[in-house]
Amino acid sequence: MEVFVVGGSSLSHPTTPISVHNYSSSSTPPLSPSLFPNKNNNNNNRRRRLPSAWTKTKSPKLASKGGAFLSPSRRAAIIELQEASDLASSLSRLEGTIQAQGLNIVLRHFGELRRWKDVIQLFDWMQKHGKVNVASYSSFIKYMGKSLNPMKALEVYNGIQDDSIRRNVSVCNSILGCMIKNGKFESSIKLFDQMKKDGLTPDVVTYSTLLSGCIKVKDGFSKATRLIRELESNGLEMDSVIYGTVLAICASHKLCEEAEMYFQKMKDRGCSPNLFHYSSLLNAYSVDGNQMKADELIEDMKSAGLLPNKVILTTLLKVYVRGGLFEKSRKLLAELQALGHAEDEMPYCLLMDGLAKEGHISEAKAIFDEMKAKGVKSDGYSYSIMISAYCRSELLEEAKQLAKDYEDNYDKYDLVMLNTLLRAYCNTGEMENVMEMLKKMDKLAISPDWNTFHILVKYFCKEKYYQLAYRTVEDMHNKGHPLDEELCSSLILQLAHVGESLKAFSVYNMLRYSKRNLSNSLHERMLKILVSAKHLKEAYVVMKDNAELISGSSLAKFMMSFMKLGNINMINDVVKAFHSSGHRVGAKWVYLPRIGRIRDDGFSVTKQFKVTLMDMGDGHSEKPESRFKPKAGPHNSLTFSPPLSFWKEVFCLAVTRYVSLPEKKELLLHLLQWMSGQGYILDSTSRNLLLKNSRMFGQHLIAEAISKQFAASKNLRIQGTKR
DNA sequence: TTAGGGTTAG
Repeated sequence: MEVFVVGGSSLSHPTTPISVHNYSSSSTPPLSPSLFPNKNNNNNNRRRRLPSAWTKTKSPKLASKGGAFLSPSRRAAIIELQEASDLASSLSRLEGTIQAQGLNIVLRHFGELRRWKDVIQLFDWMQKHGKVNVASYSSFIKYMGKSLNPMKALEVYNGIQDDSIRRNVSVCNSILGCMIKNGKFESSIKLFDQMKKDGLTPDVVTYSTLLSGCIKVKDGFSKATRLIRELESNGLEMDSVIYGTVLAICASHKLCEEAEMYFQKMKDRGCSPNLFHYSSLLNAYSVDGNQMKADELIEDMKSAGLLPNKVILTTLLKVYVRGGLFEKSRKLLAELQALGHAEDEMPYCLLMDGLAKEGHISEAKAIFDEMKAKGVKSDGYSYSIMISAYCRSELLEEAKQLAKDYEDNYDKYDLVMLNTLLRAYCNTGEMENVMEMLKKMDKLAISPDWNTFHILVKYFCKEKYYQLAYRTVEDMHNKGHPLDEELCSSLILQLAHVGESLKAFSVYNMLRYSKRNLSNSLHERMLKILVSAKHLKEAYVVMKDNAELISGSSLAKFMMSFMKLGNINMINDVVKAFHSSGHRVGAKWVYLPRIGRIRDDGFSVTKQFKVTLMDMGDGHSEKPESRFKPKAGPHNSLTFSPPLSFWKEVFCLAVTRYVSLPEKKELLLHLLQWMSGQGYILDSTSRNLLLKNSRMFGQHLIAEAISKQFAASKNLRIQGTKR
């Protein structure tokens, strides 16, 4: 199919190297510059006491700053390097003039200007010429973290030979921060443990760095608690920065009470909260839309002399929206507009999303239109919210129209936007547009994520492109995304329905691999599919691993089919596996026995009584199936093995197969021997069949095997009656 | 003399 080529190539786009790109690709569009430009107004204990000249200018021309302590020739060298059009030749010309200290100034200059190539080139040169010190390492590693190049940072860190540099606290903090910025929290914790073993003495900055990684990780709060405990046991104290981070951790993990607790603790310790601390706590209140507490907090903030700024008011809007207070929200939005704080789409997005999620979709659209009419520029968020809202409400045409509108007017795509558009086009069955989105993803080197795959598989299933759906699931699995059970179960059924049972089995296996707790019924469904498609070898695998989760009747059908049609070389294995699975679990073989009927059985039944030999005597009046009963519930404790008549039939079929293939004599004798060992004996029909054909197998051997069976059964019977 | 932070949207 034509489609396949495009979709296939798109999705099998080579994965980008570990971690580095994966994080960058999921990043949101660039945000507006800091809303708190005058950071130094925070009266909290700033770590660095920089000369006032350093803090005033944020000019990249650092030569003027560090240059105060440098000789004129070195100052000139720094300026020349900063402005060099050919860095390499300037470096070789100035080699004798400039040392590590001056070069570090140039390195930081390039770093602040995000001239990553120059940073790397300069640092390489510095290393080659032995002009590096601790400061060079920590700055360089920091910038590699900022440029999303943690691999380079690690390469340099691992290459440090001098132990005193390797365990220098700045260098360590730098590499830990670099890894955390790039989403490698777990690895950074491991590295931190190793560093401590190697002699690092962590300081407040180390803990603050590690704590910042807890904001976005699962279970971040308990990880943070551990770090704080360690910090305190090392005699260190939490500072304003650390409180800010911890409050953000509480908010991102929806832990409102914990946030309040830390906020109070901070005040009690004489540390006055700044706007960041207030906004984190406010954000925690937005979790359950606690408007009362939010309003109180704003008052508290005002009386502490802090004016609510744009972010605080926007966060307050979030509290109102989450609390379902839409009228109050509208008023606050008007206030934001009046203050000039509604020039980007964020407050509109908050309100729209809240309205849409409460089902007020046309009111959400009205906000969207108002925003557009006001000429507020969009980074795609508002479109994404509206398109998703339409999709959720099954207003598919509207979703598609808005998607097209976005595409016609914007040329900005990230993964979320692409997924949103993809979903809109998939829902309306716009194949051309779907393919267009996939091409775009390819072109922009944006790797598909779980959502992308999920949208596509669902779409392909709906359109009955089962092969494509299958290939996409395979791709998804190979890229390490967990599979969705519901979607895969339906694909399994559909594949089976179009005669692709082996592909269905493959999906089943991928699903089993990626998901621990599958619903019990899936195994049975898979077994049924494979049995009816006569893929008995595969069915055997399903049976062997999941016998306890499959109903007796399905197992029985499988066994009968295998005995009749399965690979003759595997018959004994299947019988044994079935026997031992009954032994092992038997949980689904619920049988309400009439004890008088059953004498000995070979399986453990309950703790109260145990029977040891089954009587294969003829004359069972019940049909095999009638004695398989579904599990009645946890209190119906008589879990049981298959009834005797079932085994009778199994052995009869097995013997019939062997009789038809005398060259499998060894296997037949092996089965008979095994049966004796387990206390199973043949019924009269099978016995007669065997005796009739015993010539082919060697009369002597058959007679011997049958008499052994009798002997075994007698012994066991005697034991049974003694008990 | 180099290392840390926290607030709002899909």
